[in-house]
Amino acid sequence: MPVTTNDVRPDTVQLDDIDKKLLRMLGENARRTNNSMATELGIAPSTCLARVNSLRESGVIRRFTLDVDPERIGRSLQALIFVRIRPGARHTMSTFSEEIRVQQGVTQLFFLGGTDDFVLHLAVRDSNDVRQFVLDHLSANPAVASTQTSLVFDHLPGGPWV
Amino acid sequence: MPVTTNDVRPDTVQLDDIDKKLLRMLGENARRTNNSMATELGIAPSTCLARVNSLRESGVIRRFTLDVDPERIGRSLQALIFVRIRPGARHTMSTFSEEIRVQQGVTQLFFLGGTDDFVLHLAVRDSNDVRQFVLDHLSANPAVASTQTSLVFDHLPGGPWV
DNA sequence: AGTGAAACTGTGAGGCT
DNA sequence: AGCCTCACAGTTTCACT
Repeated sequence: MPVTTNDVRPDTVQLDDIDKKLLRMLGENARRTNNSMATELGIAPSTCLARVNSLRESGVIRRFTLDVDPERIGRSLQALIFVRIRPGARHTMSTFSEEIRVQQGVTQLFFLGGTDDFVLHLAVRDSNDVRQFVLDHLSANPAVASTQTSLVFDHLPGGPWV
Repeated sequence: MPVTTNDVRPDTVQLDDIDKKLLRMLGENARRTNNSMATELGIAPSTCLARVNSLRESGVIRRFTLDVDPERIGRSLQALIFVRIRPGARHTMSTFSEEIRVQQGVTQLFFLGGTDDFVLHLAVRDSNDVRQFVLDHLSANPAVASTQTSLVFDHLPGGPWV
């Protein structure tokens, strides 16, 4: 009898209670010192360090990054832009989206199933910037069938991952 | 003649070239050492530290946080859920959304202008979890007029902020 | 605002249980 | 897997410019 594929994906990491607490602590403050976390968890600093390194190496932690307030840097306007690609141009999507992704003001990109092909989260100065962005990077591209822009009044992070 | 409101919002911080480079460096790796950044920028470590502290105090940097790979912790399925609130229940939106925001699997929440009132980004294990989430937290709530779920095939970060 | 020096704190490797 | 020790690296304060 052949070995069957397991229920759990092979690259899924099992997290114990300590791992989860570490992820929560570092999610709140990625610069928390190893010592303070070890103390709070009641484990040795070296153990704590090994845990964090292991979370990095296993790819659970992709990177340590920043949460920047767009308003404070003059990007007071956020928008979600829903984009449909022409059916005949689907094969260009990954090239196209990569160009879009790195444009000034693009904070994230979702590839979607359903009627829209992707959603773009934009943080810019004002509505002129949105218009300009759509004109320059979307409408101008023959692969784009249509776009629909919704203003974002507020953008909040979710709860902890674990 | 009365002083008129300035073009630039009062809480907007002007960033010089050093600040922008720091934001880019820390965005890539929020744990970069102060020393290495100072060296790369050609400034003294103490100066560098003062800059980063000032970016924190001014609110440009909200927090140092983590980029967690949802797949590695068994959340292989992502979805965007578009929610409409009944016109008569708009006043309950902020209470309601705060309850939603902290639920397991909710990674972010957008408040929207236009036909949909908000969008929820969910990272869960499978489609059952999505169905359960919608049932438990959305459909069950009388304030919700309708929901529409789109699967997310891929989710990519944008380019640097500055 | 930026600097240099010095005191302090935290990190991470090695060997051990 | 977890823990202890310790040399080293990094941080942070402060007086000065």
